[in-house]
Amino acid sequence: MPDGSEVEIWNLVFTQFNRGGPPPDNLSPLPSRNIDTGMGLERTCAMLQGVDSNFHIDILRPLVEAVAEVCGRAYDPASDDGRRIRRIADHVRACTFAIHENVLPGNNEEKYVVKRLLRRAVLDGRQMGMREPFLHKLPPMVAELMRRPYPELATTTEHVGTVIEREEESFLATIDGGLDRIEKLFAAIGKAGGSRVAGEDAAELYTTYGFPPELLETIAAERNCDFDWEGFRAAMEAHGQRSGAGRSVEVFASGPLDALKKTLHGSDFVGYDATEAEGKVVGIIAQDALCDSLTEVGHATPVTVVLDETPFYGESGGQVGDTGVLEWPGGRFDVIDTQREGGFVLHVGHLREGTLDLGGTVTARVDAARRAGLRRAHSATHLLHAALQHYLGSHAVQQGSKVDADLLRFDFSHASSIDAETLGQIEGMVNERVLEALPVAARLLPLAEARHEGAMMLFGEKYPDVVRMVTMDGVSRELCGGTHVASTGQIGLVRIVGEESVSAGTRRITAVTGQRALERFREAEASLAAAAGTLKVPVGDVPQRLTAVLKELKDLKKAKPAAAAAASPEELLAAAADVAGTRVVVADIGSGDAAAMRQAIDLLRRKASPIAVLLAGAEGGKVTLVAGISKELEARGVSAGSWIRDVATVVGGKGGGRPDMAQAGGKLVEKIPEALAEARRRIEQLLAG
RNA sequence: GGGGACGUAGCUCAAUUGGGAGAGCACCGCCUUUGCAAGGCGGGGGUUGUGGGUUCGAUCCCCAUCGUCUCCA
Repeated sequence: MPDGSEVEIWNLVFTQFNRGGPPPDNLSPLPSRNIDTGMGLERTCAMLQGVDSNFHIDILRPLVEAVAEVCGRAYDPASDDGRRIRRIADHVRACTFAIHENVLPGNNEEKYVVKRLLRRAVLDGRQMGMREPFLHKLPPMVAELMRRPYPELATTTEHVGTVIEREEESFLATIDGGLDRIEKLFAAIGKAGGSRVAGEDAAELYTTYGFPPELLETIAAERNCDFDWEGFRAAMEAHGQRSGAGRSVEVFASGPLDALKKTLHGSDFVGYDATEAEGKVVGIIAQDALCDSLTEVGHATPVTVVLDETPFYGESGGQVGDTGVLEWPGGRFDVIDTQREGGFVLHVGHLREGTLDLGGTVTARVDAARRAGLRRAHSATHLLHAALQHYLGSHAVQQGSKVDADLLRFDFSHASSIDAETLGQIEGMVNERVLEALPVAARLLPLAEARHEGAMMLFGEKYPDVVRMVTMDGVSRELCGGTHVASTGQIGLVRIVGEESVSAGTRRITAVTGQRALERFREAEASLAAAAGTLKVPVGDVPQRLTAVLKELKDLKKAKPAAAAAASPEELLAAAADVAGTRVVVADIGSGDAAAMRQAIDLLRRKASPIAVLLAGAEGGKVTLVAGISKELEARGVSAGSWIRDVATVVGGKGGGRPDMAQAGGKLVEKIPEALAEARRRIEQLLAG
């Protein structure tokens, strides 16, 4: 380097051993040895350009300077801020590329990496005093610097900026929410007379609320508190173990399939045009092991059958697997699900009759009605995809989908919710294409050719050299292995039934097609007709009538307590006994409305004092008791709670509450008079004591 | 894929051990007042996400489900 220090720019790795098990005898020679070579492009540039850091080469230094400017700092390479600025530059560059390729910040896998990078950068900015989103201003600079090798970056900087800004806002909100909790934390620390933030508390704040520990440390320092990094790391380790512990178990252990792979290349799928075909049984997997035959009818755990040729579609590309039956003379196997793994189609299900033998020939019959629904839904997603691109823009690309029988879920990138009008237009366009009855064709062609013809491809998908392209005349071209209708007209009706957010920047549309769309309309009409019938009005008048009825109900409810309380407080008061200067009201008011009883007691307490009231009532075979006493009695140590507990025992119940107001219930309605007598006796004792 | 937290009025959030659903802001009305977060009085607004369970009684406890946030792989 210019300053005389050394830096590695290129290394060679000589691979020759396989490492397995504990040392010392854990190295075994590889079948073929090789040399892996790697040279750091940016490091080399740094050498050639005579600068002291990757960050100072011609395609990065301007970005670093831009970050410094946005943050209102002068770039000093040696300072803490210099480090932060470099980190922000690096992260924003990485995220600009990732988001350009439609990897949006999210909660799992690569999406989570993007989210973490963004949050780290925002945190660095915050520690330099940035309180507002700023990262989102930088993607245009990245695009400019990368203009020559990646001109396409410039086409999405606006979208990328929006996504980044949204994530920034979300993280700033997370921090603000955490600040409230931190106040409570420091209050507790202060109260305990401590001066140290416990690692466990910090870890909880981080794992549950996303509040970064670095920031907590900074705040702690401002208040002369230590930060327990060691405890924090220990707590995080424990969290990592808990999270990693429940690792998912592969449904199909690799063992049996690997054995099959050695002798066979895979299953042939023949179901694009047919739903029935003959196939030879080449594998039976039960309890994670290959078997020669299957004889036990009525087994609980599903068994997997592999055929050399099958019309069953294994779940992939969002389309769920087929169901149906395998039949042979004297036997039947119900297929409840079909999966695909390692080139094999796995028929999962239960043997219902006879014996299934390896090598035998079976007739595989797909549930054709269900398959037809799957075709309709799948073709509908392609039309929907095209319509979304048309109305929302080219960024609205597929992020995932689930295609079920006449039911589809389609996830795509889009920053905000879609208003009802646009959604209606999208639905309208899809249905127009259906009415046009466009021919749907699928053909195999080389990947390069498909790309040249402008087929829609999804990022992150690995495509083989020869791909299947599904074309709907003039509307849609997508690479897709799924099953489709022959003409869009067969889809029937497409009805969008939901639009929601799945994660930041990704929206989900749910829709129904064909039969299910029809059923949905029928059900909706039936419910409406039933409602109209009950209300005894024409269908069109249901909304007004319903609001009127609800209002009436509400008014009635409001009026009711007053009416119930009209169990005349004057009468109750007149019938009150006098126990050592205290008025005692014990009465059965007939109804079991606890709220009304409370109201009556409040009224009595306002009218006379000192006073003790216990009201009883029954409704629906249940007894309700409410007792209340005035403040003076409470001060003397009399408790409504203990009073009512003894009384409740008589009616076979329990109760309790606050000293001045208590509630209880029971089931022995016929014992109310007895309970009231008990109530009088007890209050006399309590007042005397 | 797994762990954790949260769902209460339009919004931000309270509610002690399971015992009467509240505050601030916003909204409406009246009064006061020429302004900058106006003030005073009054009012409307709730199936405590949804469905079960335990209990005399559930915002609170248990189970399921949906949704939001978050960390880890």
